[in-house]
Formats: sequence, C-alpha cells, structure tokens
Amino acid sequence: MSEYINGLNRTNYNAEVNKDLLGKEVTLMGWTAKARNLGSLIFIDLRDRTGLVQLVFDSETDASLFEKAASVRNEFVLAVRGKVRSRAPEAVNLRMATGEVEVFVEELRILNEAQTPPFHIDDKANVSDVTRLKYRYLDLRRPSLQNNLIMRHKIAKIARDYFDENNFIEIETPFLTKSTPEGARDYLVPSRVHHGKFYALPQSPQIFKQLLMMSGFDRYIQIVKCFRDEDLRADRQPEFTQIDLEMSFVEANDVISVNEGFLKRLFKETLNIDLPTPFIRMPYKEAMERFGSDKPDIRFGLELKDLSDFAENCSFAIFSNAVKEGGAVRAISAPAGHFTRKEIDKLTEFVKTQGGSGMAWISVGETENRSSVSKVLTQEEIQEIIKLTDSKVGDLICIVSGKSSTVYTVLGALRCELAKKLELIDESKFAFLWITEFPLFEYSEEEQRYVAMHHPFTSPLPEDMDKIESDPANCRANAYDIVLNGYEVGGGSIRIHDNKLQQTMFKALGFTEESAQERFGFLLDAFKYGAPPHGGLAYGLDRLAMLICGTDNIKDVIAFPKVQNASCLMSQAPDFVEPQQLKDLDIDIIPVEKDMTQDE
RNA sequence: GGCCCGGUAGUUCAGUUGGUUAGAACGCUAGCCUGUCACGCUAGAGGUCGAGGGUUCGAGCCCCUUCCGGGUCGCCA
Repeated sequence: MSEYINGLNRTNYNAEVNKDLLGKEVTLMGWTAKARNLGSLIFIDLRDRTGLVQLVFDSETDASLFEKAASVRNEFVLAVRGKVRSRAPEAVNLRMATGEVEVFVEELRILNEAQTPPFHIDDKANVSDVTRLKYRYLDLRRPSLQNNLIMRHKIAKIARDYFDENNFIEIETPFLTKSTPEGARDYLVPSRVHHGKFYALPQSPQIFKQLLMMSGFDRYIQIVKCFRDEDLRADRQPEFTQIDLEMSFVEANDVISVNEGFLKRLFKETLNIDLPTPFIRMPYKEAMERFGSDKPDIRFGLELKDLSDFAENCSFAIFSNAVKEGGAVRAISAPAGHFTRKEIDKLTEFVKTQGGSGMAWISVGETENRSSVSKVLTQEEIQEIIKLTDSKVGDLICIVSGKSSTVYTVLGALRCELAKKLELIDESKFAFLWITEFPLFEYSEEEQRYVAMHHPFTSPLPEDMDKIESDPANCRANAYDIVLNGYEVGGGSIRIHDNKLQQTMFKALGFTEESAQERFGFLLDAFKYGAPPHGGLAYGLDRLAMLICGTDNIKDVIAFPKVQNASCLMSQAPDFVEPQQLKDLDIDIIPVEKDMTQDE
C-alpha cells in the first residue's frame, strides 16, 4: 500500500548528508538501492540522483517502524525523516561518498512499492543492451547514465551561456519542412490537408539559419534535433542533437576562433582540462596522406607511408599494376614485433572488412624477415620497403594496394585498429584539430555526377572560385571540420551568399535552373534582397557528450535511444496506426504481393 | 542490401561425440542472524533452450527457414 508524502518536505539530497549535519534532522526521498536485514538491525541504502546514503533501523527503533522497514524491498520509493549520526570508526565505508555517516530513521513512508526489477540497478551489473533498453527507465536509474545525462545538460548549458555572452541569439526553426534532394534520406511526414504532399523533418536547420542571417540576426545559435533516415552506428542515431550556429560578416578564421573559445571553456568547466588554443589546422589532403582519414585521431603516430613510386616498377605485379592503373600502394609500419601469424591474419581479415582486397606484410627481423611477399619481391626490394617506411627490427609493415581512396580508408581504419591492439592511445588525452580545404565536390559513381561533399551552400575557397566549372575535382571548399580523437564532432563552412554563385554551384551539381528554382527557389530569391557574407558551424552534441563522458557508444548519452534498425525497444516505435488515421491522410498501405509485382 | 558475432532460469553465463530428470552464480521467496555495505547461514521456487520445420530410436547440440539483438561495409551533403 503506498503512502502519501502528506507534508514531508525533502531537506537534502543524499550527497549533501555529511558530517556537517551530525545531530541534525533531515528528510530524504529516493529509491531503495539495497536493503540488508541482519535480524534486529536493518540497513537500507537510499538512492537519489546524487548518490547513496545508509539508513539504519535498530533496537532503538519503534517496533512497528522496524517491522515496516523489514518489508522494504529493492526499488521501493521511500520518504524518511531521521537524524544524521556518525558511524563507529570500524563501520566507516570509504568506498561510499557518504560512508562516514548514516541516518537513524524516525519516520518512514513507503511512497510506492516496486516489483523486483528485471536486473539489478547498479553500474557493476552486467546486463545486455536489449534488456536495458526495454526497461530504459530502470536503466536510467543507474548512476553512470544519470551522470552522463547530467553532464549532457551541463554541456548544453555552457553552450547557451557562452554563445549568449558572445551575442548569439537562440532562435527555433521549423521541424515540418520541405524535403531537399542531396544528402541523407529524409523522414517524411504526410500532410492531412494537402493529400499526397509531405513535410520532411530537417536533416539540419541549414537553410533556415542562412535565411536568419539574411534577416539580420547576425549571430544565431540553436540546440536542435535533426533527423536522418540512414542506418545506425555506434556513434550515429536517426535523431540527434546539434549545437547549430551561424554568423554574419565573418570569414573562416572568425568562426574558428569563436568556437575554439567555446571548446576551451567547455572542457575547462566540464573536465577541468585546459585545451591549448589555437588548435592545429590540417588541410584535408595532408590528413588523408598522413592518416588516411578526414577525421584523424592524432593521439598516436603510425602514419601512412606512400610506396607508390617504388611500387610502380617493382617485381610484384599486384603492386605495379595498382599504380599503373592510377591507384596507389601505401603502408603503415607498426612496432608490433610480438604479433603472431594468427594475429597478422586477423589484421588481413580486418583489411578485407574495410573494403581492401588484401594486405601484404613484412615482419622485420634481426637477420631474417618474415613476409607474405618474400616470394614475389626480391630481398633488395624488401630492404627498400623497410627503408622507405623507416622500419626497425621488430616492426610490422602492413601494405595495401588498390584504388587510392580505398587504400586511404583501409589504412586509416587499420591504423586505428593497430593503435587499439598495441595500446598506443592515451585515453586521458583530448586531441582537437581542424580539417580544412576539403574538396568542394566528390564524384558519385552511383549517380555519375559530382555531388557536394559538404552541402550545396558551401562556398569554394576564393582562390579556387573559377575551378567550380573548369576543374571541379580540384576545387577546394571554404569548409572546416572540428575533429576530436578520431571523431568528427562538428563541421561548418563559409556559405555562398551570392545568387549567381549559388546558381553556378547548382549547375555544377547537375541541377537544371528549373529544378534548383523548384527546390531552393526561396533561398535563391532571398539572395537577391541583400544577403550578408556568412558562415557557421554545427556540433554533434551527442558525440561531444559521448567523448566528454568517456564512452564510445552514443546510446550512453541519449535518454531514450534507438537500436540498430531505428526502432525503440521500450515504446515499440515505429508501429502500425489506426485505419482511420491512414484514411485521414489518404494513404493506402499497398499489400506486400502487389508491391512485389510492381518491382518487376 | 552484404559480411561477422550472438539468442539456454528474472539476470549473466556453462552445457563434452546427439544419450538419464538441462546446470552454476547472482537475483527472488521463507526462516535464522546487532554493524552490514557484493552481509552471512539454511531451505525453496524458478526453463516454450528465440520461433517454425526437418534428420534421428533420441536434438539445447546437426540441417533448413525465420524472428530478434550487437558490430561493420554500403549509406550517413
């Protein structure tokens, strides 16, 4: 039977119960983390969002109160009034923040009973994701998740404070928007009033924030949900939160420095880490050549070495052909002397999962080298590779050949895998850098045309302006990504603010004038009425929170996340809806058989 | 859409070559216990081995199909 609070007022959170309150009466509220009944002595660990406090009932306790305490089970919701007292020296628990004191209970109200939960609510409990996500509201009672969400709140608060102090204004943009081609798949929302028409949930407020610049708001920020209907990853959810900002009358340096200020403050106030600014800036090309990634983790070395010049004329046809066909041969040399043959085979498997066709390797020995290519390369050639890669005795040289972009991404991934295996990563480090000078376009094999690498509103670098049409492959964007420990935590650019340039851009992307006008007409029109130069940046708040909380899974910093197939194990979303709802929307669900015949 | 891994008690897992009544730990229930904090001791309850089909005298184990979950490639401007 649950009881009512009936006038009891919480005087303290659990974490506040300390020696300063000795002899004082406190009123606490919370959940039963653990009840230990020793016969005529009962201990209850009371949990609230700040931590645990030990409640005591003993022979001094009134008999009926004692009996009530004995009936308490895990996760019962309690309100207690009692006196703070110190523990005997031998009973002090130093592993507990409040372990020097306890509360001798004088009044206990069982505000609610609880079924035995499906798993013990404790950070130490090892429970599968499925169970945890099905009962997410219980999972969220665990201290680590509570701390993560509290940290996330803190990050959002610091962002609002910092940008407010720097004259940014938070403005909300619509969620029911117009679907735009390019980029990720949109989540669509059918319109009831306009049969057959759809809203799209925003992938980002990009166009709206640019329009706000045209309206003269000058500096905008929004902490905002974005939606992308693509497959999930450990660091990717279909709905996620951006710290989105945009500034007028600025160049890239201005956006970068205001954001370095933000990150400096963020890390000082959350983790008490002093980030040295300015951060390193690295052109995209250099990042790819050295690290095989546009979001390199620079906490460790293992840089890539280009063997293409050597390989072009070497005796191993797979290498020489790769170069002759316009590809590349590159290598990583790792201090991995203790790798067994089995472990090397595993690395080869890893290379294949990343899209590589295979991996050649040389294990440098004192007198003799072990190698997968000893039969196809001469001893001199192997020596040459050892020299070109600056390898020493005990090093393992991993060589990948093929299409240049594939070689980069494969080795980029292998580099991280090796660092993990060799424990080369200093987990306490936060290594920021800006990646700049991205290509404006990348060629899409699938669509047989150039697509925008960032988005179609990104401006080219001033010196590359004329390459939009003459040499798109080598046209660099005035864009910058902020990278932390191998994760892209944000990205932005200086935008196009000129109607003609924007039209040229659309043309380069293969839009006809009509289709550009149809999709982005309102933006192109807006450019005609006095658009200021502007640019901005958006952070992935979830990823930032993930890194600050020291976890590698984005679900750990989202209260109610979705699983890999984008469903929610707790609420069972998405789900079927009532026929009447579909009727209102004029939607016919096509039977499966019919659907299949249509495909043919 | 492809590849890899997993699904056995409430939870986390073990389960040998296919062979008796499917086990352990924790949790749960009951009893005992005054300094526990992973309390202790005793006893007990608890199973559609993800689902369906097949092979077999016999299937948790082998085969097929399917569902669910995790990771990853594609995808994610």
